[in-house]
Amino acid sequence: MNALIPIKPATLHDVAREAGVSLITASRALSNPGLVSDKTIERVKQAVEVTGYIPNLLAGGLKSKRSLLVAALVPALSVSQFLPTVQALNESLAEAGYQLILGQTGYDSAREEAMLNTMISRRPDGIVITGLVQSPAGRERLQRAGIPVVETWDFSDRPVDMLVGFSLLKVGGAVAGYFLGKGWHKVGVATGGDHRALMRRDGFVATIGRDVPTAIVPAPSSLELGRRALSELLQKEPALRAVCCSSDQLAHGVLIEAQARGLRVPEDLAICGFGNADFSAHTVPSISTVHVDGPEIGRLAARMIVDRCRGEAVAKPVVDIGFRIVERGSTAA
Amino acid sequence: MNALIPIKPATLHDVAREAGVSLITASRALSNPGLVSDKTIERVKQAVEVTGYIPNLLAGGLKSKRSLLVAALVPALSVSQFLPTVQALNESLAEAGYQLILGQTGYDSAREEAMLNTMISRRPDGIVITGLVQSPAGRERLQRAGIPVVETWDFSDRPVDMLVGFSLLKVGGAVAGYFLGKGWHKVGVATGGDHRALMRRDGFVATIGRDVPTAIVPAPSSLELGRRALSELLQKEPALRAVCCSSDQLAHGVLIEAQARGLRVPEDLAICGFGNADFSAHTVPSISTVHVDGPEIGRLAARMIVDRCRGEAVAKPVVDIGFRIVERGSTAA
DNA sequence: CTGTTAGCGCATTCAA
DNA sequence: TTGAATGCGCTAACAG
Repeated sequence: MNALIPIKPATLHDVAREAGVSLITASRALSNPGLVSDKTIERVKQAVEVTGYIPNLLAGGLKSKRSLLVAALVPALSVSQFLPTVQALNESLAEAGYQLILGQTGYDSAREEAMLNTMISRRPDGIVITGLVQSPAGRERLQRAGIPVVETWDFSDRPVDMLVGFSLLKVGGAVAGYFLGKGWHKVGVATGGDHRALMRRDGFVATIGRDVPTAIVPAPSSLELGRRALSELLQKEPALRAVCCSSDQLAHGVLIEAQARGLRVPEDLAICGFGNADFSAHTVPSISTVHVDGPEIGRLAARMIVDRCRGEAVAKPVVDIGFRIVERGSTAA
Repeated sequence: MNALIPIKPATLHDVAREAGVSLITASRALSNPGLVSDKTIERVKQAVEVTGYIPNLLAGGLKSKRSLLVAALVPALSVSQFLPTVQALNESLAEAGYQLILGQTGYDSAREEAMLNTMISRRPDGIVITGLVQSPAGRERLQRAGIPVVETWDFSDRPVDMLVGFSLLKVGGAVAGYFLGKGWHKVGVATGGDHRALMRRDGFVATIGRDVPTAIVPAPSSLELGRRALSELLQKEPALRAVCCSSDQLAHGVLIEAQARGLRVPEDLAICGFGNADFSAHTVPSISTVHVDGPEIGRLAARMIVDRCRGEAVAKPVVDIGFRIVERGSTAA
């Protein structure tokens, strides 16, 4: 019963014959109904039912130069921070009739470049990238391909094309300023080793004004690595007063490790995460964090690409979506 | 500087002219080098560099009937349980030269059907579905499309085509048996409302042998909903001894709510999750759970599709990948 | 409103 | 080992 039935799929040609109209009329009835009489549309629709026709977008895209495909490049799907963005992107695009094609670039720029080529070979109508395009070669190839590009989750005055993001340096600086405002000086950083996390660390260190104890953990960051990171930091600085983490997963691990060591949070040790994960408001104590509107990034990126594809001007091709510190129990001294 | 440079992308035709060979020789040099002399290959490769040629897979796929595209349908990307599967699927497929195209079906079967059509219109070389195809119409359309299909994360003796999964009923039954073996009789269930979670609940209830207090939470499940679910269960059954949760996120919420209420885990209340999330081994106490090898599901599904596309027979088209209960602190009485 | 013509860019025939 | 012709399924551009 599992044998694949090798019925040749119906083509638009079959539909047209069944409906007694020409090929192009059938085409229009389906994709441009305004140009066709209601009666004809009805007949074509019936013919579609009868034949079981499903359009072939490869063929349509080849001719029309619109693949209705958008490529999303993420470092790794396991980085849950980007998931809400990808999800919102997917939904917004689906509403406009586009599909999302997914590529994992890893954290290595050679692979990113290869992935760019792979994606361009699908002739997508848009490309959404997490972070900035690293390699100059990649930048040039994208520009020459003439495909709308949206860089996200970072900021640059000179994007390849369009951008929705925020300044990583400012995020780090803001958390540092918040810590200093609380009078915490013995501070540390628990961070992933990827480029964007390290940029936030740089922003943090710059505002603190001197080097700080840092524990760098490999991607993907996790609760477990957060526990280890705190152990490492406490060795470097036993009197540690506050920790800035590059994700809420890490922050959660730091919280649990602190509690396991009998440290009170936030009285003995304050903790701030990044990303405002769904669990962060509901731990005990709840985790202070930096909130970024991930879904909005996805929605805006989708809008930009769809507008561009429709030939409309994109109102704001570079958007700083900002961020905000969410103060919760883990720093509410 | 952001203007899109409207250079017409180089085609294989341009490459062939640049290399001084015919179109088809250029084509073979790139996709079937065995048939072409080394010297020619070299010249074609140089021509590719010079022209900046990037293949057009829409055109190639149209002619060759191989799109090198695989569609993955998930209920929602936010359901983190499936993420490792999608990630492994993506990686395995990428190694074989395939790209993944993502579709969210939601939890509604009308949308699933629409999404199936959308995906089929891309003429993917394979379709991987989370769960079983619900609608008979969808089943039929898939069979007629002649596209290899892998259903996952569930079990059936009569899959549409191929399957990698496990029995949801058995999972529920196994957890119930484990609870009974511990002598816990005042048990409850905290579960998501989706089909697969409810199947596990059914398996649990069947083995317990009588109805049990149940809190059903909307998708996606989260720590927060876990906290609420325990509150609800304790109202229904103040003497609750153990809770079976449909995800580790829920279990984590139940754990935190229990601790916030001064209940000792596992002495007063035992908790079991599902999915073996990355954090579950590292909470205090750690969370007992049901482990399913999600990445392996993705790898096997990829293998099945790739084998099928190569015309090789798929050794085992229906795989029960099983599961195992991981006993940790939250039930280690 | 409907139809005819002419390709999109490439790979699968064939033949040399 | 190379090439010429042909068409995959569809739609843009122009006619009627």
